[in-house]
Amino acid sequence: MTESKADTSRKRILDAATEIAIEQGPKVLTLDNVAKRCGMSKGGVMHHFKNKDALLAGMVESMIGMMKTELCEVEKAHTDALPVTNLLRTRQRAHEKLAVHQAKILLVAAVENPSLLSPMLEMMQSKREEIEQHDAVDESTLLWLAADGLSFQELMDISPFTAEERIALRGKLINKAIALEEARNEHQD
Amino acid sequence: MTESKADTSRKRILDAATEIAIEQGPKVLTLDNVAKRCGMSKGGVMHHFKNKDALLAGMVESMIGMMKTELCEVEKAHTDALPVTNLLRTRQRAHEKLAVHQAKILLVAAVENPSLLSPMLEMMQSKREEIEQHDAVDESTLLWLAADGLSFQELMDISPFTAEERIALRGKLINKAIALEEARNEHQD
DNA sequence: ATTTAAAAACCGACCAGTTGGTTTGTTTTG
DNA sequence: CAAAACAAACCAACTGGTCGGTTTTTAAAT
Repeated sequence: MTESKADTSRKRILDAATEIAIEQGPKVLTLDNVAKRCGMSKGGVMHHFKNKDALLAGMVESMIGMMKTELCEVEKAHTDALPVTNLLRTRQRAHEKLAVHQAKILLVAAVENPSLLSPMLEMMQSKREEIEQHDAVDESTLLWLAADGLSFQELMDISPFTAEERIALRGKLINKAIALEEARNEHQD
Repeated sequence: MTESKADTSRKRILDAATEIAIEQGPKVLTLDNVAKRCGMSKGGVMHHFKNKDALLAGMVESMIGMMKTELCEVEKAHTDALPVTNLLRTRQRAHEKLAVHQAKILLVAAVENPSLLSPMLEMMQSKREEIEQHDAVDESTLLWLAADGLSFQELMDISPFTAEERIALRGKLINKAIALEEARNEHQD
């Protein structure tokens, strides 16, 4: 009862659009195709999103929401980890190729209208501040950038590493981050 | 005399297309706009490139050519550096924002037809092999990924760092790479 | 050097298909 | 019944690509 019909329809549309974005890319992400995919007419879609930009904005927002949720869960399990460690852990979850999916949504949004990414920019900035309030700023930044580099290569399909190797690489990044934490603890003792 | 008319026209078209790709993105990169930009008709453009994919392929090829040229120059100046060091140096050149320009071309190609990036994939793979034939493979890989992460953030306009900070960060990456070389030399002595 | 003919370079109108978006009308729901 | 939720036909703008024709280069023949 807490969920109105409008809400479920909105979600259906967003899910369909996100699936298309991930599986088929920006060229296929048209209003007609979104409508088709969620068993609706274009008119129906446009009733919930006044134009394509609004739809894209919704996709970006929902993706960021998922990222934050995921991050909260990880932080609950690792309360005194460095920010970068938990960020990296977020991207390691294998059950969903989260990192690349995120990047693909950023891609379609950037193609359509770069200003749609401003919420993502804000998130990046606050992440940076969080990282800079802790130890090992330079090393954390390096690991963060490397994780993004991995996603970038994967997004563009130009990665010289196999899927398994990329998972292993992400693991190495996490280990490096954990090593930073241990170094900090030793220093404090 | 060494340059035929066909060659200069081809180059004019490629330059115009590349400028549009960099400055205005995939949505504006249409055959008509390319023709307009280089003072030609669409028919003229299509005489040199049988379709849009061929044009994009030409852009990717020419970009890779520039990368290789740039890399050769750097390697001439730093003959016994680690591969990753020279790769990073390539991206630091301030006179042109080379790294992001490259990424933008990858972007438009990926949007149009992902398979156009296969030459880039080959380059990445050979780069990997080159790196793995030297010392400090893990650290080199980390630096490489970080450099790509920097480009990615800049490409998407979601970087939490200012342009100056990014330049400084690239400098730090280079310094880290040089440190790897010094560590290797000490080890050899 | 002049003529000439063919090949290369280029133009611009045209086409069919697609796009985001509008409008008008119908069903569903509270 | 009224408002929200949808459907479907429609539209103007634009897209990549085609095609017949025109200009310009090139190079061989005179």
